[in-house]
Amino acid sequence: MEEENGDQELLFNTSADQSTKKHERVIIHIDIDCYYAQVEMILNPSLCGKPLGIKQKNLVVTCNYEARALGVEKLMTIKSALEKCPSLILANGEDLKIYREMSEKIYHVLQSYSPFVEKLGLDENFVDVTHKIMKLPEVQQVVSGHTFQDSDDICACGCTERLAQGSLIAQKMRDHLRNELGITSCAGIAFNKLLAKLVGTTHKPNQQTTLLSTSSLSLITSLKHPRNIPGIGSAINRKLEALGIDTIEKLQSTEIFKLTEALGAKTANQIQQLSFGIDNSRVKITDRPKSIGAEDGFIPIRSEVEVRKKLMCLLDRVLELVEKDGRKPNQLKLTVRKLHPSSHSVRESRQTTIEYATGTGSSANQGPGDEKHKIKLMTTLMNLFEKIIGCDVSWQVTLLGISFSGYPSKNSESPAKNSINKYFPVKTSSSRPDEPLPPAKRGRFDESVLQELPPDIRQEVLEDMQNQLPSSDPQKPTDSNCPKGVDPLVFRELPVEIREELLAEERMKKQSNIKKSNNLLQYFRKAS
DNA sequence: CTGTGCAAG
DNA sequence: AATTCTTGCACAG
Repeated sequence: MEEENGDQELLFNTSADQSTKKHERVIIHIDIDCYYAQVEMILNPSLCGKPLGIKQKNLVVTCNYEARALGVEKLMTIKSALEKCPSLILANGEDLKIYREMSEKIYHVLQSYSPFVEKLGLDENFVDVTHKIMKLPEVQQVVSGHTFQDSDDICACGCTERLAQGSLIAQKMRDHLRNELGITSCAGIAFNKLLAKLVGTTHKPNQQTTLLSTSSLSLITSLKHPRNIPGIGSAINRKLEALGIDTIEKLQSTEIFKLTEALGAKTANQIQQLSFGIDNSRVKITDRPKSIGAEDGFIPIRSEVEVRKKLMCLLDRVLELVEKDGRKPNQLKLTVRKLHPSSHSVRESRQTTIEYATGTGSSANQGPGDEKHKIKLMTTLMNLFEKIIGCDVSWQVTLLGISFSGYPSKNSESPAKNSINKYFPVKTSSSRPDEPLPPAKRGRFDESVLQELPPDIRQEVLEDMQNQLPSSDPQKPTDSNCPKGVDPLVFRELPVEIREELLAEERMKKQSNIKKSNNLLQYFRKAS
């Protein structure tokens, strides 16, 4: 990395590169190939090699690669999918059970490589493997799989070697998933979550790609449109379009106050950071679900008897999930989608506190059908329904959803104060404090895994799990990196995203005077 | 704490 | 853009 164009090199260092901070982490993003279709094919191998679509209602929500080759696309209607591909085989994917089960197995495998695993949907996981990286003495740094836009540059911070090692770990993970579960997947390896996810999609299916830090801006701008950045959805995109922002470069160079005006400070700063490939968010260990629910959409219904029938059916499905989970929720929420007289629909929900009485409640009864309990819940649900419908006499409902939440939080009272059990929600079975009943499926977390960790990492995991609520900034800037000319006391009080923006600006100022100094820093300057 | 909106797959 | 069936988080009242 010598010669030509030092200026450009410096420019690159200003943004995603974070030259001062370095790229200390190694993040792997694992994405299972055409997930629902793969699960169906594993469970029914006779489907292999044939075009397969997974349907929900009148949509093909996903399909295997054979079907894609014949023109089938995600979220196509059944009708047009069959027109395109008359030989398409369809499997009903409205019940997510089998997909959930495989997802848990995948999580379990990944967890054996690192405690820092974060689920994103049923088929994606982020794994932080920074702590597994060894200081190998001058060993050759061979990247397993693809490297995004091969370049010979080697970053001075040492991330090239670390990422190469990360790619070896990713390869092992994918081999493991393939051998144990028959699952093929893609992996992206990079120094933050955003880039890991993005780079993994550059070679599909069943391949992996590593991003070296020198190529991060190139990767992000290759997306072309801001909507393709994870974190920018339809709503934000609409507002960006209203500002005439329709490329990554425009998003990068838009004055921050314009974004703030349209989106609020937090979102504005975050998405501008993302547009440079900057993402300091941590891999957040996936805890047990905070809510468990089910919903069903249908052609408009108009009578309470029909609503009651639908809700009964939904309730049975949800209770099965809740009981498998083992915890007792104390909140129940009903969601209704109403068809408005203008032909577009609106969702509304009502929530209430409940007494959840079934489950492990000591009676030998146990079946997923405690009738009295269910009737009580049904009554509650119909009351919530009435609240939503109100006095509207000509309502039409096209969706009903039930969701249970309000599970005991982590720091609630716990029996063993010195045990790691402390960190796992304990079933508050008031009748029997301790009992070898169903040993209660622990978080997702094997204690055994935890105990095999080196002490410092174990400590980190425990802290990480406690940090969940008290928003501990991922990389809280300290007074020591307070920008020049800014009162450290003021700086310390600023919201994290403002601080980060200030720091980003400072980096820019330091290393480039091509772009005129941004506006934010000067507002926090001490009068001089 | 409740309800809505936005994001993700 | 929203369609499916979820889940989690941020925000306002």
